[in-house]
Amino acid sequence: MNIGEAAAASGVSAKMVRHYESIGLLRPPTRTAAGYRQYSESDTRTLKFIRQARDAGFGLEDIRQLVSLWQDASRSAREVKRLVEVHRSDIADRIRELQSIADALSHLLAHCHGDDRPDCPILEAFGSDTPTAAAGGRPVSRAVNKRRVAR
Amino acid sequence: MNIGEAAAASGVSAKMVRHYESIGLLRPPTRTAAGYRQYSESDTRTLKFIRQARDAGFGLEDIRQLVSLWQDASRSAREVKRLVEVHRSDIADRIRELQSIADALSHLLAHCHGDDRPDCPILEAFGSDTPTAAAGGRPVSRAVNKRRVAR
DNA sequence: GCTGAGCCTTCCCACGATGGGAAGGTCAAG
DNA sequence: CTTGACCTTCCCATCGTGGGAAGGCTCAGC
Repeated sequence: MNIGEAAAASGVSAKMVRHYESIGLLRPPTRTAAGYRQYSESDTRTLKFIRQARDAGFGLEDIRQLVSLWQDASRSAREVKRLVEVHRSDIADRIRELQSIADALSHLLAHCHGDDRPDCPILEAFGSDTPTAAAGGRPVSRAVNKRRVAR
Repeated sequence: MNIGEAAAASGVSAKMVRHYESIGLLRPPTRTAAGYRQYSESDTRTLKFIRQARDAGFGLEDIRQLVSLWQDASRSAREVKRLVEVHRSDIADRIRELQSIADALSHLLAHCHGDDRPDCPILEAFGSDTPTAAAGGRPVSRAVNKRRVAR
């Protein structure tokens, strides 16, 4: 199966399939005489796995470990659980951070009349010396990837 | 005041101060004969404003608009409110997305014994065909910046 | 056979926000 | 005059993804 087909079957773009190969996340597949990559069912399973882990917000370094655990019959579930717990905790941190920003914005929005007049507590808050948004002061948070999509 | 002092006073790194200037977010300051940037109180106020908006998760493009509204005495609060509402809604989307991932992970974690044995529902889920984490299927979300910090 | 569409290849560039670091100039205190 | 702390510009890296150029391959239809 060519890369396009493998991409369609796994939900990972062909561009990313090549990228994953280039960073050693996916085994280099066999090639046809003309140099076309040929993927097996097993490869598409791995790609699906990667995609699911990406959708769960894991970074590629974590995924590298998850894939290797997944493929290791003698793994211990402890390892996996630890990785996932750390990630869940990162996400929880990120949620708290975003929530505190959202709360601050909601508060400001509630006090902004939003008509044609220029006075606006939001700009006043950003222009003042007292910290407005993010939880304590400096923002914290390990990764937990973004992702943007046309809408 | 030199860039280092302005940076310390505003909480924005000197590196970022130069960057903001290079992308037109901050007026180029006057320079000494030797080429050193000289900042005024007004500049540090702008930098503080930018920093607060960054802490509230705004992207630099939004901040460009916020700064220009802030400095425009004849602005209408409507404009500001609209920008902030869109941002709050983006954050809310992002929170929902992260929460649905966190919920899925929690569910999986609850079913993983996490001992030395290799069987693990987490890997099984990622290896299966049924979508595991992210809300509907494809991840959604406009920016809402990351931020990472040593810890 | 030949042509064209639609694949595929590699390579480079971009995003957004930030930091690291090199190579070199400047300034103030000793 | 030296030393160290500052400043300058310039390039590179991060992370995950996409865009696009320039060129090669394949297959279906004529």
